[in-house]
Amino acid sequence: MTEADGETPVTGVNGETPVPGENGETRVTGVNGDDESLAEAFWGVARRLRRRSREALEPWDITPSQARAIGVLARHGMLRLSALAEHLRIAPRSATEVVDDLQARGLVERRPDPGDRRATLVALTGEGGRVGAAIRAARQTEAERLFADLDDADREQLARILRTLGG
Amino acid sequence: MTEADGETPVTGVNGETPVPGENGETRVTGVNGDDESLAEAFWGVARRLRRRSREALEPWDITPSQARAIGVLARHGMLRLSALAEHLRIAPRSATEVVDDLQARGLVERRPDPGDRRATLVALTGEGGRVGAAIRAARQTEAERLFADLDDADREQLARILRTLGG
DNA sequence: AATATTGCTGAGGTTACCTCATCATGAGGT
DNA sequence: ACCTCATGATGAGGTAACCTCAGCAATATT
Repeated sequence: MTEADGETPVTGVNGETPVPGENGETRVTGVNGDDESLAEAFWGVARRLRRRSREALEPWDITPSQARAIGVLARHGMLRLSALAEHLRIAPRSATEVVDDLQARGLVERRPDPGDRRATLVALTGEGGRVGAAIRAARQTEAERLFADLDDADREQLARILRTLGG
Repeated sequence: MTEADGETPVTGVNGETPVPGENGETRVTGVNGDDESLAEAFWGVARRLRRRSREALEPWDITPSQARAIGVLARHGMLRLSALAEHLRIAPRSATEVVDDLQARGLVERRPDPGDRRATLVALTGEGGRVGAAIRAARQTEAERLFADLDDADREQLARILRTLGG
């Protein structure tokens, strides 16, 4: 609702364009008549998915990176800060910040690692666990709502293909 | 090379986790044994694709958003700044910045709109056109290299499915 | 022990966005 | 002609989510 997110209105003046030639590839024609490569079609879907996901998070006032951290903690349980950083594929210093925020919201807590007093373990609080579960459910619903346009066979196909690509 | 980007090394200590239950959905098991939803598998591929794309841009020292702007200008030709912003789905003020950078690199030029003296038209320079074409080709190659793991039938399937989802 | 390494965090920087205020221009009304 | 309002770009200043580098404490190595 707070978004300006139309269907590419194209208010602009169009001129000639010497669009460079390319090699043969799988192409697909989008809504606006623009030609798209497979990669571009992929990004189009990614964008929709991201928007849905962001919307799903809104009620909890949680940012995407916070949600990712909660997700990792939900899947793996108590983790060292550095291990959390690895899972999130960010620098340890950045994980510190994410954890700071979540801690301020009471969703995680820091506790000393009994085996190494340099290290800090990060764990979901009860509240954090509940919020995590709720977020996961909401997000799932949103994503499912998008993938629901597909019949079972296509979902199967897509899953298989993505698995191949995600290797 | 300058990257720490392994395969999720999982150095951390794992504890118990009361992973919350969920509803049935299409699942796919990833490399690390973690369960992934369709959406998560999708993001995994997206991440790979993004990385490839970034690597493809490196030789030109062009950021992704600059590359996107060049792409739009290559497809549509001379555009008003505000129209460019719409295509990029960013605020007009932000488009000003992208154009500033590209202009500083000599890849685009600003010129007055003959029909409205408030407006500024943005156009690729000769150099900008050449760089745009080169980038497009390189990026395509990279993307193709990823999608090349698929046979023709799967590419066809994927294209069709993405088109469905991209609405 | 002395030295090197590891784990976290303070300080400060970057990128790619954003909003709000301002200024010139354009469009419509009287 | 003049006044008012809308619009296009931009200056100023802000934010989120990253980063690196330096420093401190604790552990590991020699």
